Amino acid sequence: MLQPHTCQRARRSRDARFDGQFFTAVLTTGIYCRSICPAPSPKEENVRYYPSAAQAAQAGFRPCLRCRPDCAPNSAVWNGVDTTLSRAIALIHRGDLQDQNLPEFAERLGVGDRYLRQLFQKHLGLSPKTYALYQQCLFAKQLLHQTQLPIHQVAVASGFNSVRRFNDCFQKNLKLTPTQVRRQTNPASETIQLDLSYRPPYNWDQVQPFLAARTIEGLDACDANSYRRTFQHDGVTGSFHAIHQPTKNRFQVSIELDDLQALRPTIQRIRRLLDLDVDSEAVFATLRECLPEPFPLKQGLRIPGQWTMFEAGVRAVLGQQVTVVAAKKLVRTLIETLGETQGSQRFFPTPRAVAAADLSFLKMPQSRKNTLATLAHHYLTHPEPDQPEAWLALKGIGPWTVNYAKLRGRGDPDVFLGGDLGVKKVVQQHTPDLDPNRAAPWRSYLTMQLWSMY
DNA sequence: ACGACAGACTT
DNA sequence: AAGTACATGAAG
Repeated sequence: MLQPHTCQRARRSRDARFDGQFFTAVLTTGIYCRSICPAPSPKEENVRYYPSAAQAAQAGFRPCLRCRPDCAPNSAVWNGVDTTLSRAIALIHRGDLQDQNLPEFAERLGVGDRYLRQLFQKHLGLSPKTYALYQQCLFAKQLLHQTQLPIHQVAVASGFNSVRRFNDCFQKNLKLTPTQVRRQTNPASETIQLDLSYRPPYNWDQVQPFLAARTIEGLDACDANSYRRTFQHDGVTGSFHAIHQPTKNRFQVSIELDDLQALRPTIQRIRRLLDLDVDSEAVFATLRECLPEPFPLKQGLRIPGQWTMFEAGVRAVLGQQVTVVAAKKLVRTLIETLGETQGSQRFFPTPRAVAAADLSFLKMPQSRKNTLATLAHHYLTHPEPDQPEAWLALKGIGPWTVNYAKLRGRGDPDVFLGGDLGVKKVVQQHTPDLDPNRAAPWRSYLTMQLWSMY
């Protein structure tokens, strides 16, 4: 946690660089704000500082309606914190603690439930469950603001099983009832519309061509200022369309989904696919140390992702030893042959479909077809198939494939693809004595910087 | 490792 | 007058 006098100066100057790093609670109003809040700064003796919005809420304050501290980017606080804790937080943001109890949840992280509790208490000052509920309320608040969904549906989509509990919890966390938060000004529409904001800068000019070069007709599409794609995963089918609004530092996203319960994890995946949660400025500063001045570092670089780990793995295998264009052709054939179709929409094939298929239609070496089949089979037989480290045991899958999948499928921030041909060439040409370890824990962004020069 | 208790959850 | 939507107390 920052020192109080640092917080004081940061909030007086409304310095955007501190946004999200701490929250200012005002005793006289019972409201907590971001450091950038446009409201007149309160007297120092009336404020308390908290490292996270959740803690300010827990102490009885409600989020400010002007600066919306509940919307501040949520990644800054946990940088450098223990990996178990950050993994737990990421899972909670995905909504995994909603339908699992704590012991089960802790087991997935490989620790006991008591220890997990202790970790949360020490770093966040709240229990995992309390934290999860707070996140559910924030999510509900966004839905109330930006959609027309009736309260009951909002409750379900936010992971509550009874409206009674929802109302109660919402009131406790935000000091307002759901209807008080609802704005009546929204136009009615069948699709869910949400704004997903990010911490600037966001280099759309890097992300856009990267995505556009890999689009498959029917599955996804990318134009000058938007990206759309279909998805099918965990029995949920849907699609989204994200329009970039650079002046507002956000994407306007419309989502179609056949099961509202999946809304939270879906949004989480969209955020990851567009890499909305990283603190680009912090990354840039670290990379600058590793690649000093004459090197043309780009601001706001992101890691464009894929929908699932399976898709990332499949694309990595199909991309072995071939160009982006050739890989795209293979992916297209795979989708056209094995993917489900709904009207003009196409879906990425499931592990089951790939495992069951005769892959002779793919124009690539037999050994690679076998690898693809093995990967799909791994998905059908293994309880936690999304752990790419375990893929190394599969024939034909080496470090490059695993790292590529980690980078694009999981959005892992610290993967250096040193073995990649493109990366190698750029390093050789521009910065032969590069030490990638100096870019930790942002080596994935180093990889993207190098790729963007290729 | 374990019991007590708070609070999460349902009706 | 009946029905819908939301909020909330009580109890286990």
